[in-house]
Amino acid sequence: MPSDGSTSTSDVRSRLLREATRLFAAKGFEGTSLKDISEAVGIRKPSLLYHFPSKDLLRQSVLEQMLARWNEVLPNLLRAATSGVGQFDAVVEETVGFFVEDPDRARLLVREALDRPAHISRLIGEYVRPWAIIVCNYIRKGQQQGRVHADVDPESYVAQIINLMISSIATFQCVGDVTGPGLSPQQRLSRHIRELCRVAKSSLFLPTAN
Amino acid sequence: MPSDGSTSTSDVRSRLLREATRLFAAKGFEGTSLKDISEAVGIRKPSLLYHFPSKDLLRQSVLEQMLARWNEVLPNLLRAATSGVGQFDAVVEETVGFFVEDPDRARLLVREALDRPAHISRLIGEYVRPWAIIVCNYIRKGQQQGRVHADVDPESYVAQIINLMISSIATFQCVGDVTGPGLSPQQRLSRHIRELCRVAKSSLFLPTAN
DNA sequence: AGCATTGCCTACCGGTTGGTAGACAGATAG
DNA sequence: CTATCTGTCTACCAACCGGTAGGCAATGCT
Repeated sequence: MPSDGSTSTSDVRSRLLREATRLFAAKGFEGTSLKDISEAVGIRKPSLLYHFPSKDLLRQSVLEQMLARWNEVLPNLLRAATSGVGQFDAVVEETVGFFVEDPDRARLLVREALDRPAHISRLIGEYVRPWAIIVCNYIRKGQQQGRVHADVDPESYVAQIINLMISSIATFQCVGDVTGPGLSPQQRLSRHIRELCRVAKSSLFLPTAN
Repeated sequence: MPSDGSTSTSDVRSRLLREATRLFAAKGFEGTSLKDISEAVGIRKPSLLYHFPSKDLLRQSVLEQMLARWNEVLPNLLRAATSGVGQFDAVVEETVGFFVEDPDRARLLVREALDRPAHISRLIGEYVRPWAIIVCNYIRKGQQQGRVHADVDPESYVAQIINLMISSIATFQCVGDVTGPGLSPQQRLSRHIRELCRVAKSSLFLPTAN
């Protein structure tokens, strides 16, 4: 242990989680070896297995860490959703912000949805159902009040928009190329997000309420 | 070789491609072994390597086969896009149909976008740029004619919609669970697609032109 | 001081991976 | 009939995988 005190037990653990997140997101669970992760942190493989007794427990920990963070921001999202008219933008923007803040979260979720769809179904029931129900109710109320298009299918709409928010961030680095080069990545991302929010909003509200 | 003539060289090759497509889509490239694929076809691993000299060549062949099929239907899509007003629905529906017809196509593309973003960028430039440019021009013309919302960012819009069409089919089996159970998978898929098309259309056109 | 715990290490394990070598059966051509 | 080619097989390889055993230095508690 160096005398500068720069390393502690929990530090190594959190660095392992961070590198595992990064590598699982970039190369996938099967495409990442414990050697890759441990070497990215600067320790040997058995030391990693001291902190996380199996590769699968490491995967679970990576997901749990991300979902714990989601649970931290969820109250803000739900508050935004119920704080009155015109706050729909805030919900979408804050939700997108959660994934823009760390796109690996989006990549991890998309990979998990492909690799273990049953697991993601369970997580959706646990973590996004509350979000979805509130937004659905908001939409139905809006339909009654004539602010929201009558032909919106609330459940499907919510599923589409969540899917769009996550996957467009997950694959942003390449879908940005659809219409050719030009612009800095930052500019493209900002336009991308603005259009995402516009699509979400404009496909929901009637222009008169906009 | 059995005397019933049920197997020929090209038959084995195409069955290998089919099983490889299915397994790569379901478990990913790294998560699928040559043993898995060869056994799914009923031959041994070295026989697979006789047809496809390396695992990576097999991956390339799988992608090429899918993109060749895309190139077959692309002319229809482009024709629909340019055949006049009101045909926007047809473009979206036919493009979605390409992925609904075989959802493994969508899963393969999403996986490739995550695993090898640079490769997908290149493919986008080659295979979807023509599609995107035509749709962008259609949008800009619509904006000049006042049929399309003025604040649509055509490039970003197209990127979002393509992304939505592909990823919502790729992960349909779990995003369908966003709002809870009920309905048969078939019914859910049909509602899902209808809402997808509605979002695409309603976020683009002004209601007066709808 | 004595002793247990923590956290890392080297060395090793059985199993699996992508890939090769080479034999062999059946069809085909001269 | 002989020679070649095609497509499959068994047997094998080195490399790597996730995981274990056990040693060892530092820390901390009594």
